[in-house]
Amino acid sequence: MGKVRQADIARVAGVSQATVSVVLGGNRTGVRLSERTRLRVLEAAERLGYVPDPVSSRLAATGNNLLGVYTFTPAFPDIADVYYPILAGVEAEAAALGKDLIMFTASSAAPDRIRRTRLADGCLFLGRHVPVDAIADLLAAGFPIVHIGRRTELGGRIPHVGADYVSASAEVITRLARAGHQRARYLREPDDAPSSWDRERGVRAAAAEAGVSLVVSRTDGTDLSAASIRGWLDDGVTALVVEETDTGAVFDATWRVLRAAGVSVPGDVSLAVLGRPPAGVEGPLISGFEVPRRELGRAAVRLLASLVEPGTGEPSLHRLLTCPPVAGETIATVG
Amino acid sequence: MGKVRQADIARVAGVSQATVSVVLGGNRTGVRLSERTRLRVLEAAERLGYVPDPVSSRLAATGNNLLGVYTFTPAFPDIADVYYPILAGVEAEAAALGKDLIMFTASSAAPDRIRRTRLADGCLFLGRHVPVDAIADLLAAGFPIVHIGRRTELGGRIPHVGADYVSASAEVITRLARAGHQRARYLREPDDAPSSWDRERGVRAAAAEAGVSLVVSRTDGTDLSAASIRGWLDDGVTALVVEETDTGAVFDATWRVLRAAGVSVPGDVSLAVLGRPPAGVEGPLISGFEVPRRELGRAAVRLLASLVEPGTGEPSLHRLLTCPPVAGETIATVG
DNA sequence: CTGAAAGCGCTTACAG
DNA sequence: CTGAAAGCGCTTACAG
Repeated sequence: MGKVRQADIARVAGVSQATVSVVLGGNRTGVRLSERTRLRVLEAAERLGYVPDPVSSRLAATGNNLLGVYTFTPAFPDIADVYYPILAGVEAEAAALGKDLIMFTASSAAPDRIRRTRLADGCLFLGRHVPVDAIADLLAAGFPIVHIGRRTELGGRIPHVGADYVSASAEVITRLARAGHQRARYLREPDDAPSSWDRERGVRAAAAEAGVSLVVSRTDGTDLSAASIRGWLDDGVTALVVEETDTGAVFDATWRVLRAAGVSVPGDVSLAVLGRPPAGVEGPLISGFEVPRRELGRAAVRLLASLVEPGTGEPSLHRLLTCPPVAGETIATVG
Repeated sequence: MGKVRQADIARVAGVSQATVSVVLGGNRTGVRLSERTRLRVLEAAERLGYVPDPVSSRLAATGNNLLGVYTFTPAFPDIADVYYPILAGVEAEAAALGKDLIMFTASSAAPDRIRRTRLADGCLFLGRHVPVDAIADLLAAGFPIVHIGRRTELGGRIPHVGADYVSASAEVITRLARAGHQRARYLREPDDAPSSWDRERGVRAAAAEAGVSLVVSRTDGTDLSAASIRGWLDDGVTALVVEETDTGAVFDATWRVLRAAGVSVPGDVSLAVLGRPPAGVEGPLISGFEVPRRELGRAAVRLLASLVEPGTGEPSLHRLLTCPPVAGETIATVG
């Protein structure tokens, strides 16, 4: 059972290898072929048990129908809640487009290994922070890339599909204001990522607009204590708003401290999370908004595909998806 | 900005393309090279951001450091509980070995698209059922493959890393027997997959050995009713054993019917699941066993890697991992 | 209507 | 020590 090549078929059918290629390729170029030749080739191929070599066809054709996925943080291990739905969307859309996926593994995170992404026709990037220099190189080389999540680096030149955290966060504050809240505390992650800034921007703007007095504190959760929360409440704070991020650490800490301190939600204080509360939290459904992660994945693949195969017009290089509000049960009416 | 080829490096470094290939390939043929040339080539490659084309190197017959992952069922969408940990293990081990992953998407499931797996150096297969003919072709062509999950097809010639369901299932029955159970009902999925047969085999063997009277029924869950369960109990059945599969449908149905019928577990009947009960079930921790899915993924990658790069001796082509028992709270002592 | 040629980017003999 | 050539199996212009 040696490998059967087009050349073998050609010999048997008494035609050239190129003709075999044309026949087996379904004659996409519309070459004129005699039916007799066609059948002879087909029959020989069948008889010899021909199987096209995908590697060769790929080399000869252009593009490889491969889309890369590069995660700065290991894709699977821990932060499943956040990445899983995105990857599910990526896979679904890639499948729909007939593309396969190359997942660049965590070890490829070495600075120079990012270049390996070029082995695909284009690449999706994903993570809270982005290796700016490497991305700049790729961009400069005209390599199609799309970041999942809004990026402001490089003067906003990084194509991306993100969530509209500004509007969604603003809406949460507006909701609180409508429920009568006048003083709120916003807890955000200490590090700087566009997704954090966007939320803060939305929160501040809406607070100003609605006349809500709002203090922002940066925390990784570890410094939260029953005392600090009690202090806020004594100051007249009636609502806590917490950023949701990859690890969910800040929300988890907040929730734990509230429980431990015996502060009832939303009895003693209202609570909202800017995003979706981590799964596995027992208790009321936390008010906030939904991040359309699956759709984020799908949209990113579509954008990347259109970048890879420029066809119908120029796609918008920056897209923000709406985050639907989640009413939840943790915003009480006050006043 | 286009792709950087060896020819480009050659031009810059002032050598031939072939020399570039030799240098970048680590000079595996032991050609004599001047250090100066070597450095010039390396430096030019670095400067131009060269990335080898996996398709070409593949055609020219060397590896590309890519391992394929082919799932018969869409990998991400629904049955997350089952596939996610496996994929996490696959990714972790691939990363450790410095390999990237090609995920062949669901759409590649078209009969001929499975051949596309040959783009990678080798491929992992995953799913309840396997496209036997395509696998046979791959095997015959000497293409390295490893199936995650035991496979009996093709005379057992498919290399695999699976879970030892036979022993683990037998152990559950033995546990029930020790707790005094004499009559049990085993509910298994209607379709035939090695993982189902293995469980049934273990169950039957252990039941015979321990003198437990056991009836096996095939069900997809939809035909379970309070009446049927009551009937079994009236017949003297004191334990229900349920197969765990991808969807968890049978277990879910069983649990629902038990609840609806007001049958208390383990008060009225003991319950065990051959595998891990689906997450999200409220109530007692179900007795059963753990499937080491993450380790399954890791071990499969290791085996595949050793097949791709035959080096230190012949690896065992079939490996079964032990499934640790989960005591749980749903097996009561009777009699 | 069909064949011969060039080329995809690489590796590996084989000449110098 | 290094370059030129052949070839992996295919597709796609381009000649007849």
